[in-house]
Formats: sequence, C-alpha cells, structure tokens
Amino acid sequence: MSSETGQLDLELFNRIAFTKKKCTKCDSYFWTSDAERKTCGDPPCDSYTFIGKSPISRPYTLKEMRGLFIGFFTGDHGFLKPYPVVPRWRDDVLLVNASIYNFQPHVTSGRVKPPDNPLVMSQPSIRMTDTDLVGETGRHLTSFEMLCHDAFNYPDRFVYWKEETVEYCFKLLTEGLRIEAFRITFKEKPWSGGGNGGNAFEVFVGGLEVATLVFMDLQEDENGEFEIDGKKYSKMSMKIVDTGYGLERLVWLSQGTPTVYEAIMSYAINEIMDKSQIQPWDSRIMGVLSKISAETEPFDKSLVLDRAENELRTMGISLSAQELENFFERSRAVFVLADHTKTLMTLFADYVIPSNVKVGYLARLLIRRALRAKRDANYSGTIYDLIKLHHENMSDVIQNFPEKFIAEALKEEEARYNDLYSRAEGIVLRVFDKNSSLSSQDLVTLYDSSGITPELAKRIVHDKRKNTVTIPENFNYLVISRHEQQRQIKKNEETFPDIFTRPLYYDDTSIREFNAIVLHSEDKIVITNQTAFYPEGGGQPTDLGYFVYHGKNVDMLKAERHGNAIVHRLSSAIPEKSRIIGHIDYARRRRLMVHHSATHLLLGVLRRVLGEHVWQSGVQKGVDRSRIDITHFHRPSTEEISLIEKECLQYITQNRSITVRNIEWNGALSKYGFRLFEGGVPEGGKVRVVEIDGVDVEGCGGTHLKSTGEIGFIKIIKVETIQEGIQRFTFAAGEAALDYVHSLYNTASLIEKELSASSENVEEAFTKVIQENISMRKYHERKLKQVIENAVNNSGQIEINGNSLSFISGSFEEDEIKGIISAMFSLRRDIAILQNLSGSSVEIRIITTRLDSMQIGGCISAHVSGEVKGSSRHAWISCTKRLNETLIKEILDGCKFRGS
RNA sequence: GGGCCGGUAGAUCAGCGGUAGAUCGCCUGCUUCGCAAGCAGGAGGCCUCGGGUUCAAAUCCCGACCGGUCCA
Repeated sequence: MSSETGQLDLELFNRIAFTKKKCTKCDSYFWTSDAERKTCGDPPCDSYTFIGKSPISRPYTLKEMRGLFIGFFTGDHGFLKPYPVVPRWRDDVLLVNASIYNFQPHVTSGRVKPPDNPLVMSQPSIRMTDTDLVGETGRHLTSFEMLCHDAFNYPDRFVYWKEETVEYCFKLLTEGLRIEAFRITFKEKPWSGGGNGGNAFEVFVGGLEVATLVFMDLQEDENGEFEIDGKKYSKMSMKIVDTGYGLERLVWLSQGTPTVYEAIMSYAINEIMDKSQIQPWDSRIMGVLSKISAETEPFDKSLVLDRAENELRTMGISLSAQELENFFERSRAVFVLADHTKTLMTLFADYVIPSNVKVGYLARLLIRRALRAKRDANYSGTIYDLIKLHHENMSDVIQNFPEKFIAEALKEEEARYNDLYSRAEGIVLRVFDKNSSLSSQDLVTLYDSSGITPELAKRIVHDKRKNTVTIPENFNYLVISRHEQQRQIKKNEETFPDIFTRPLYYDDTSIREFNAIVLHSEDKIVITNQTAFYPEGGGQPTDLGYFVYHGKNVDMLKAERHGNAIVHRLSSAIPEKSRIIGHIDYARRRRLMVHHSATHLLLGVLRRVLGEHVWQSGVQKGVDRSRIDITHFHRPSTEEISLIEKECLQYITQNRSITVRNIEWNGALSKYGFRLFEGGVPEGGKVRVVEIDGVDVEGCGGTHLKSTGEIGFIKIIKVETIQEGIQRFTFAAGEAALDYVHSLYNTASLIEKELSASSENVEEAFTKVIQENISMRKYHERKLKQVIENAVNNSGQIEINGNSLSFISGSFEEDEIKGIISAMFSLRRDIAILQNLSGSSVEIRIITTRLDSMQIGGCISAHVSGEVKGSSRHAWISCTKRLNETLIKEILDGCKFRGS
C-alpha cells in the first residue's frame, strides 16, 4: 500500500542519493544508492556477504554495541531502563516480544503519557516461534535485545516522524558504524502487531536485516479502511515511531563470524565445547551452512545439507553426507544449549516457575530442550552453571539473579524430566509388545500424552526389541491436527451510555447513605450522577443495599463499572431525573473491606515467608471467606502455613497503617516497580496505590481499612494446588474468621459427642472406630465367602435332558444372592436354580450360560404360579410355592428348552 | 485456556461386565558361619470419589477430584 501512495517517498532519500526500485525477485519496493542493485537485500532474494568480511569498521561486543547505540541517541532522547521480559502489565501476551510491548496498550492508546519522549532503550525480548530452528540456521535465537528509539507524536505535540527516523538510522549506520551507504537497503513493508499497524522499512546490510523502522498510525478496527495481513485498521490520532534494531544482528555483522551464536556468546560456546570434549570446528564449513540456511526459505535440513555438501566440494572441502550431518548435529546441540540457557536466565530473573501452562510451559520446554541438547553434546557441566555464566556476562542488562529460586526450579524440572526418561522404556515397550510394532498413531499418542519423542521411542525399540520403527514424515502435522479446535465464540457485551458517575466510596469508605440523581434509566437499570455502591471489580464483589424512591425501597442487586459509568441493577425500575437516596448494606461492605485489606496483608506475608517469586495470579474476595492464588512451586507445609498465620497476626497486632494514594503511572512504576500490577492493570493514567506500611504495595481500586488492626485476625482455611505452580489460599478474616472457628468448634463438639470422647482422646477414639470398621468389613467379607462356598458346594445336582443342573435353596441375604449368582456364572453351570426363602414370598432365580433361562422359567412358573421376568441368561420368579429337587426334575423333564 | 493419556497392594503395572491378579518390596520359617540367593508360607486393596446403566461394575456411561503430557 505504501508505494502506490508514495507515503515512504522521503525527501531524505534525494539528499542521500537513494532511489526507489522494485525487487526483481520478490516485487517489493526498496531504496538503494547502489546503481547495480536489482534485489531488495532480504534473503532469499539476496545472500549473506558479511561472513568473514564485515562491512563494519571493527568488531563490537554486545556491550560495546549497546553502548554505542544508546550513546548515539541519548543526546536528544531520554534513556529508559529495560522492562521485564514477562509483561505482567498486560494479559494478552505471555512474553515481551518487542520493545513496543512495553507501551501497549496504555501508551499507544493515548491514555498514559510515555515515560519519556522521545526515548531510547535496549529491551530484552523473547520469541519462541522459531525455537526448533535455533542452532540449525545459524541465526535464530530465542532471546535477543531490541534496541529502539521511539517517538510519540500527539495532535498537540509533534516530536519527529519518518524523515528524521530514517535519517537517524542512516547516520547511525554510516557514521556510527562506518558502513558504506551503497551496502544499505531500505525495503518497504507494512507492519502490524499488538493491535496497531503502519508503514515500515526493513533495513538490510550484507543480506542481514539489522532494523525495522515502523511508522505506526493505525489501530485495529473492523470497520477500518486499511488492511494488513488480513486485518482491518483505521487511522489513529497518535503517530508513533517505533524502531527495532537487532543488537545481536549488529554485533554479528560487525564480527562476521559464521553464526550469530559465536558472535554474541562465545564464552558459553567455549565452556560447552570444553566440557563436551568437542574440538574446534572448521569455520568455513559453518559459514557455508549459515549462508545456505539464509538462502533456503523455508528451512529444510536435508536440502541445506545437500546444497552445503556441493558448495563445500567446490571449495575443496569434501565431507561425506554422514560426516556433514554429524557436524551439523554436534554444533546444533552446542548452540541450542548456549541459546536456551540464556533465555532461561532472563525468564528466571522474572521468577517464571516452570509448569504445564502459559509462560511456565515455555520455560519447561526450554529446560527439556536444553537437557536433551546437554545429553546430545555430552556436556559434563550443569544447566545452572551455564545460566550463571550467562548472567555474569549480562549482568548490566539483567540484574536480578535469584540463586535459590533458580536452583530449586531446575532441580524440580530435572527430576521430573529424568523421571519421564526412566519411565519411558516401560511405557514404550508396553505399547510395542501389544502388536509387536509402533504405528504412527502410537507414536503421536506417546508424544502427546507421555512426552516421549518419536526418536526416543525408536531408540528404545531398537535397543530392547531389536526392531525398527518408522517415524512418519508428517509427524509434527499429526500432532498438530490432533490439537485442532474450534474457535471460542466471543460474548457480546452489553453497552451503556458513557456517563460519568462520581465514585463516593473512595473519598470516604465509611459512607453509608448518599443522594443521587438518575441520569439514565432502562429496564431495571440506572446510571446515577454519583454513587457509594462499590461496583464489582479487582476481585471485590459488588455492594448491596437499596435506593429510596418516592418513599419506597428499591433493592440494589448489583453495581458494575462500564467505562466511566457505574451501572446499578435494581429490583424494579426508577425513571430518569429522579432524586433518590442510596443506602448501603454496610455490615456486608465492612466484611468485604476486612477481607480486601487482609488479602493484601496475606500476599505481603506470603512473599516474605515463601520468597520473592510469589506473585498474585488471581483473587476473589467474599463476605465469609476469600481466596488468593499465588505462584509457588508446591503446596506449603503445615508448618509454613502456621508460620504465615503467625506473621499475619504479628502485623495485625502492630496495627500498621494502610494508605491510599493516586500516583501518576510512570512515577508509580519507577518508585514501586512492576509489582504494582499484580492485581491487574489500571485503566486510567493514574495508579491508585494501596500501601500497608512495610508489608505490601499494590495498585488497587478496592475499598480498604485504615490500619491492619481492624482486620482482627486471619485464619487460613485451605491451601490447594489449582494448577501446577499455582497455590490457592482460602482464608477468613475478622468476624468471618471467628464464624469459621465457631463452625469448626461445633463440628469438633459433635464428633466428640458421637464418639463419646473428650477433646483429649478424640483422635484415639476416632482411630479405634476406623480400625473396628476395617476389621468388621473383613470379617463380613470372609463370612460372605464362606456362605457362598457352602451354598455352591452343597447344591443338589440334577441331570436333565443331558444338562447338569445345580439347585440351591435356603435363606439368603441380598449380597449373598449376588455372590452365588456370580459364582454360578463363573463356574459355567448349564443350569442353576437358586431358591431364596428369606422373604415373605419365595424367590426363584434361573441362571444359564448357554440355554434360555426365560424358557426354563416359563416351564417352572406354570407350576408355581408366578410371573417370569429377566433376560435369557438370568430369569427370576416371585411366587408362594416352593421347589425341591424332585419337583424340578419332574417339571423340566417334561419341558422342552433350547440353547439361547 | 484447550486437547490427549492415566488414577487397581508399599512400588511398577496387568485385568476392562461374572467370587480382585502378577512382579519387585515387606513379614515368618527352612537352607547358610554370615550375606546374597533359593525353597515354603504369609500379611498387605473403600480397584480416587459421586451419580447412572445392569440381576451383577475395578471394568460401560456421565460428572467431580487428583496426576502426567502436548499445544496456544
């Protein structure tokens, strides 16, 4: 779209003598000063030319390059420290993928001012989409630093736009890094992400994309007039310059090493090769592999190896296909191990707990892949050592290194992985031995449900059963197709007029009554000019109460926030413009406030007792009890739980103050950090900061007590693991806690009474009852068996038409009858007749395994005058007349029956 | 958040409508100077829980809970 409209035909390009061309291979528009150039510079249209001969004046390290970039811009840009890689301020993405994520959606939507404008920073980012290509292509990484300089243009404040941005880029490359201008190409390509979009340039040097310059002036809008990648966009009032320079790419370019890994983390690679007894490799081979990988899009291992083998031969290096493959696999393992441990270092710095969901799963995936690579490389060091090594080399960017946390997380994960590994053999052989083969379906199931890779299954079958297994070509496709699922249908939300309702509950949390004017009314819903009813939000439920309208009470059932409006749902309608008085159920509100403040206190204490990795992941306050979900490895011990309760009590006794302040977003963030957003992201430009002196600080919109003393006390009721790595604490506070203790006391009293025990020996009495129960059950089982055996052994044997018949008669209990019937079936008697005399009427059952019991029953019923019910294997008659052996023989000898 | 697999003796699992099993481990006895091993015997089960179908459910169906695993 850009080229047709000429939106990127910059005046600057005239000045620096760049002209627009159309790529002869991919038809993209691009700008260059090289008269000879016909292609856009982007592989596979172009090839790497920088390996072994860097276009940059000298080699740079990561630190030097980062310093150069930031130094280049700090003259007229504000410097910003990196954000965490786990974006807890937003819930739509798992990881920070690019520096702009730091400002979405609050800054890009215009709600919050940027922390500086324009600004420059280096943002560690993680991208997991190409994880399987790491170590194979020579250029893919799971984590990298995005260098950026951003400018936010508002209608009333212009900073800079396209001309200046491209000029900065051009100067950085030609003056800062002394790259000759003719080597640079600017390729036009629209960009989109995170709900925004716009024109963009991709900047190439030597076949390597070193930067993307985005001119973001579009926002996602289903009625929009612009389209990028199938999504509709419309213009927004802000214009944002968002640039992304790949720090690692620039470093690689400056060093001209065969792979990016060698340029940025040779320290880790050397360590791994050292402790794996891998000899240094021929860099010419690696260079060829990297170059061909870049040209082969999409990446295809066998194709790359094939082409590389040919190219190497022309260079006078002849390697067999097998030798080249070994070379490839060996270096892959080294690079994967180096790369993944670096990403893990950044994840652990943000306290990501490995688990089976969300970002925790990504950490687990990386750990498992790293462990596999460690095995493949035969590396004798530990994953922890490598993570620590990365931190030593990166400590100027990632400061936090929670040693204990990392060691514990790794220990658990390695144990889990080893466990899986040692179980795998049994699982694979069991499946294999069923059919003496493993089908594609078996392999998929093994991977999907047990995490056993097809390669591992193949090796086990080969080693233990001397058999071969073929892994289907489309294995990954088979796994994915199993996971296909239909899309979720979006709920259509109700919409209300955006009227401003003044919240009174913040000014004075003790307010119980207020006047209001109804500004909007529909059905049984009103929006008022002001309210003291707290609308549900932040895990605090709605207030309840009533309005007085014309002397009548109208119940207020639920208050909700919709934009600026607070919507009240009522038991009956109140017309617009009415003047009404609201009354709050304050006893209920009071309990909610107690629980809300108690939740903050508990979270602060949990962090102290369990560790800094504790983050809130969900919360629900209530009147009788509340719950808070936190990130933690496993359920805390009973001792830890009582320690937590004691610490809470201590802070309550100290009567610490609880203060509430509204602080401007960026100020709050720099003072308290990202912890503020534990409970969610505030919607306005200001953050309401609730602080319990010395214990906890949170951004929170709820109503709170004045000091911790008002909480009374906190009793933890239950702790459960709701999903891996997430523990749920259910607790009661204040009056509700006392209610809970009362109910516990009542239950205990009841048990004591029933057991006729005192509170001292109730435990003993309880154990005794349980043991009695067990021995009685066993006694009963033994007796039952005896009765059944007796009945079967003492049954009368009658011969009828060549069939043998067992006749059992007596008084039996219900479970005795069931047991005897089962015995008859399993002994496969031709015919068995069971006569039960225990009830008021005689019950006759006819059991056959291969004859028709209904037919036999028919013959008998005529003699005993009863009705036959049941099935062909089992019929029964209820009657008053008894049978005996002679009678049975008499009846059935004259009865014709056939097999069923 | 979703899919898949599983939950039976202390452990690993088999059984998949008809009176709960195997192997290892545990206990006792014999053999042995002792250990390992062998032989003989034995203890150990709310077959995760709740509902349904059935004359009969560990087994089939539905639901909860717990665990594992893959994917977003």
